[in-house]
Amino acid sequence: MTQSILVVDDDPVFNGVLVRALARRGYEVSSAMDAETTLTAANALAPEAVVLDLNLGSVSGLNLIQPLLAIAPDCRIVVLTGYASIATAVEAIKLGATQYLAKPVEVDAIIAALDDIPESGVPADAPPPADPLSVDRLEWEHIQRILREHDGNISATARALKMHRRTLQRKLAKRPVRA
Amino acid sequence: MTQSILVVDDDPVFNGVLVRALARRGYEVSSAMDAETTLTAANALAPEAVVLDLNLGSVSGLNLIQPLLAIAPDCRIVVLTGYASIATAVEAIKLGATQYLAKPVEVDAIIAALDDIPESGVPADAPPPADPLSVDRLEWEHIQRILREHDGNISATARALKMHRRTLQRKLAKRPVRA
DNA sequence: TTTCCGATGCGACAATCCGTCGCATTTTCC
DNA sequence: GGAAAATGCGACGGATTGTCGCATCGGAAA
Repeated sequence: MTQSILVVDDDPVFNGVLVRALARRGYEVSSAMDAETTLTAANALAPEAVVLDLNLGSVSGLNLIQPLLAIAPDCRIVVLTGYASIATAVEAIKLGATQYLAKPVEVDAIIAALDDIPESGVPADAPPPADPLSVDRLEWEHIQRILREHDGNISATARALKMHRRTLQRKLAKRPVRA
Repeated sequence: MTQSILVVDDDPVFNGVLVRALARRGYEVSSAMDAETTLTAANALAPEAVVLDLNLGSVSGLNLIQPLLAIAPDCRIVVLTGYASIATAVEAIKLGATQYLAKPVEVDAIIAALDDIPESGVPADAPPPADPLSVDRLEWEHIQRILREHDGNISATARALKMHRRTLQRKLAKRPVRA
């Protein structure tokens, strides 16, 4: 079991939630919200694992992978991003990340990725997370995050999600699916 | 410039088009349409590069990556798939593929991937996307990740996602939304 | 080897949802 | 103050979903 984890995300709310969830499960957790603090913390703590967001202000989290591995070569880096793409996933893994996950993702999946040390890429005997997000819940969380990033602007959110504004309004009018 | 390329795709039309396009550009091209032929050809030809489809009947192209690299360790493998997902991209790169591209893709992009030999891994090629994933795309990625965690078991995946098995089958049968 | 269980594929149907349209109102920004 | 954008929402045709049910297949257990 991994002991020390550094969580890197510029969203303080997300950072806090994830740090608490990991601490609750017995991990030593620290956090950073920008590139400079990340490398300072890595130098000081030599974490065994890093949960790394890609959108860190003007700096891409991709640019932190190799410096982090230079500091702690055995460090497992799990990239976690709200702006996922196959291209950046390929790049991240080539640069040395262990795993790449798109937000929103359940904490158990993050932990599974952190603890995973597969030789072949397929986790040996690792059971799947007991309770992945349902598709409805996934959609709700995703919509809420993008809506927040657009300051509650429904039209802009619908455009960003490539969804019709009417459809988004209908979805928002519903009570969210219980987790 | 790479000289010998093995194209692996079970679609004869696609195979023919790509083989001719690569031959026209001066490459020595051979092709295979199933797993067994692929390994036989690789043993005989020791290609410098392989363009590898993932959907090869009942065998996943992912399962060919390591056998191919065992035969030709310096071989560059570019994975092409019409059912691209982050989960399979991550797995392909971890297994040793050089690049992973979603169909439809232009021949020039395939060639660029085949010839690409990055030394430093500077991630200038893959900036993070400006837009978040659409809801449809996010759903596809989530389904693919959970499906892999359940070893391709559709019934178990449907239960985990709290979705009807019939619905999941319909979603899996569709080509995913372009990223 | 046989049996049983779970997985799988898929058509059909009713219910639900989505994309679209359009109009009126409200809010924001210049 | 005015223009532009955002917002709310009903209605309609088409698409999708949940459900049902049946047949087939593969693997595990007896």
